Amino acid sequence: MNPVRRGQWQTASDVLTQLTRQPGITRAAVARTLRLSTGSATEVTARLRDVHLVTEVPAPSQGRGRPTTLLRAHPQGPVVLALDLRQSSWRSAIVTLDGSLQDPEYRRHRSRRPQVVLNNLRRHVEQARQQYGDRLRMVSLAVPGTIRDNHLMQAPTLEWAELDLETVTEGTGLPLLAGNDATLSGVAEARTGAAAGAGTALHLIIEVGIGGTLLIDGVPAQGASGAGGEYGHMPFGDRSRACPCGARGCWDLEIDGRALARHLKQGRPDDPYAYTEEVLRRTDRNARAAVTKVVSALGLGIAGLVNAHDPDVVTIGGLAIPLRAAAQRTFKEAYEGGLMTFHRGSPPPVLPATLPDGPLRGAAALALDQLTTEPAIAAWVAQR
Amino acid sequence: MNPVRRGQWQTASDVLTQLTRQPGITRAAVARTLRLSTGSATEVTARLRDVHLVTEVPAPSQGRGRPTTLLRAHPQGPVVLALDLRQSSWRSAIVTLDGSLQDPEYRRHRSRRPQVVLNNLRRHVEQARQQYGDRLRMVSLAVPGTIRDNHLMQAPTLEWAELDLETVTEGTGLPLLAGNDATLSGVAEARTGAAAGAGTALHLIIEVGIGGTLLIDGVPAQGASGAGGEYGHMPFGDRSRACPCGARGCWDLEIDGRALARHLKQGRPDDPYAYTEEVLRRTDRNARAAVTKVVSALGLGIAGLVNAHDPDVVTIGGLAIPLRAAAQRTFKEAYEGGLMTFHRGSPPPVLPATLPDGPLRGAAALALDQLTTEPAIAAWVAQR
DNA sequence: CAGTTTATGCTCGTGGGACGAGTTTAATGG
DNA sequence: CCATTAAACTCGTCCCACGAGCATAAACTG
Repeated sequence: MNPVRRGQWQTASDVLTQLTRQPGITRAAVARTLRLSTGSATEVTARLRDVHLVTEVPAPSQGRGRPTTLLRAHPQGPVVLALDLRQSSWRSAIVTLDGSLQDPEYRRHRSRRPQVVLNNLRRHVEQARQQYGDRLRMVSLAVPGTIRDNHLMQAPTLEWAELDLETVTEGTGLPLLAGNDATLSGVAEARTGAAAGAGTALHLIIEVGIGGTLLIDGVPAQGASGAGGEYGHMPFGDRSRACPCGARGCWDLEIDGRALARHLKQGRPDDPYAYTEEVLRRTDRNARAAVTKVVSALGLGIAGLVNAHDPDVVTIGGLAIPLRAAAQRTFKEAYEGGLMTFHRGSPPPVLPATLPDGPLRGAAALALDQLTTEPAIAAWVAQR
Repeated sequence: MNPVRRGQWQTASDVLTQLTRQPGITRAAVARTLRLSTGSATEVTARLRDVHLVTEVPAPSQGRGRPTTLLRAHPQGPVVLALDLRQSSWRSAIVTLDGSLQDPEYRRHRSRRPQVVLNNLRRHVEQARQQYGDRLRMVSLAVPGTIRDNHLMQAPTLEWAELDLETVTEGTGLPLLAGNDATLSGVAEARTGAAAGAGTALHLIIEVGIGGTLLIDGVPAQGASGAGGEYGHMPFGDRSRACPCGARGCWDLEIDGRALARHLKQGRPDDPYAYTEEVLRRTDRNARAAVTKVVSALGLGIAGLVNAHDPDVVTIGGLAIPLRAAAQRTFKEAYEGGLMTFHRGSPPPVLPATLPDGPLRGAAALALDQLTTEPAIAAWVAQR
């Protein structure tokens, strides 16, 4: 916690940030984008090598001139454990400074009880701690629910009550970074996916209900306590309908399997996700009409959010992709009809998300953001 | 455009940023908050003095110890011209690096024709240019309408069509920063007003329709082209109603004088702002009922936005203040009823905005942000 | 009122990092 | 094999942040 000498690792931090954002970037390319003189590039890479933060491997030569090198994470460098908790399974990977995922693991839950699942995760953290020692700097966890200061507030798909997630790292002294899965998949899309390069991006994903996030320069607007992005609980819907969240008229209730079931005059489905897929496979008129209504609500809501946030691009994930595909014209009409006139000339494109392991990659990205700050580098150097 | 030497004016930039954010701050306080050693503080202030960026005046002593000095903008230092265009008048002020407003001007429009008004503004810019010469670095303009890349897209209160605002600085070579008035008043509130210190703040202001902005660490989420914050055009309302913006069911139509008139079965009022004030003065049952409906729509919408953004605090301005005051219980019920359950324990406070000249101050603040960046300081120094 | 206490400002030596000019290196191409 | 090209390395220089020690200007104290 000593005050870091101002500017001490400034350029080093910039270089590492480049590395995490563009894995496999060459040393010469880094120097160009950061406008570093060749002397500075030599010096900063040497320093980063000395403290085990990067290594260099020869890059395939590209035409004339002395070949440059690829920057890679150092084999003894810091790592992050990224975890992605899902309804019936969890994933993990070790992430290095060049953004590559190693030791990927995939496990199905044997029991879905919170304590059992969290204990499994904790054991996994401890194991990584054993294996990587002080190289392991942080644990980043994606959860399908509302997160507030590392507490899970509500998780409709998991059906868990409020829960402190820090038990996952308890005893290890490792910092935990818990985040909503939709938010984190948005981070991944904004950094390396369909919204790469966008200054302002809006990401929305339908599974049960709708989640998402607003991203500004790749940074999610997480709000005061990390619960930002609950777009499903804006009152775009029918005010007479109560939402399990406690409010009324939530958008959530208009765009997923529960809405389809209602339109088809059926009870609440046990698994709204699977139910939606089922309805999407049907070709009868009733099913089509129900899908049309849902897609219309989706398009209108997105338009409202575009009016409010003026994003460069919107990315959609989960069931939103097949839903839109099933009623493209309806979507286009609802979306463009809901936009303010001046947006209609060139409305922000609504692109399908491209990264299947978005939450894991997003969790990794936010953790790497921490690791590449000046103070974190200084701490790493001081410890060695 | 030359690459600035990395770290060259880093600390100087930090000091100036402190100064703009806390006008009247002392040199010792700056050193403490930035964790500068006294040696560095001496050095950096000396340098800033040398290049005519700050001066020091003796501070009133506060107890024991050698008295410190107040940092002030240098009398030969850079300035910004802040302009606030309103429906029937405009204001201006010259803003210095310590955030103080000088030479305030207030003029009523003689004609409200766009070309006449813009010409007046341009003459004012030219005059300031004459008076301040190279000291004048930038013009910042607040406008009551939707802004996109320094173009005015729509302005319901002014009743102007699309318009290029850069004519205001044309010929002077001065950079222009045009922004929505509601956005800019939000900036002012988040920096020095009711939302000071909030990490995430939501600002909403009702005049005709509702405008606002989401602020993260005092920076407004302005979107891809600067049109962010049009919360009035989210579909919180009755989808059967068309909005002049081109969409349907806009919140805008539920919370201002137009809504009151509709509830009172009257035609669209010529001046919805004045009409609202009129209805607020009435004490009859019909008027009260109309106000109640509007306040309810306001509270519900704010709740939805709180669900989505999880702000630390919400600030409301314009007619939202007397409207809420006229039906406090209704507001509270609608607001809290619209929140997700977990927010209800300690819902974000909804505070009245405190700065009457918010747009002007916000415009000033954003311009000063530019002026206190390292490249801008380097450019200033290079020019002298 | 003189000495003490306290917070702050100033001086100066030290060290690190960024830069740029000049040089070297490792590839391609004729 | 030599010219060309892009990149890396070397080294002197400059600038800035820092900290230790000293100086200064107020309030407190007896």
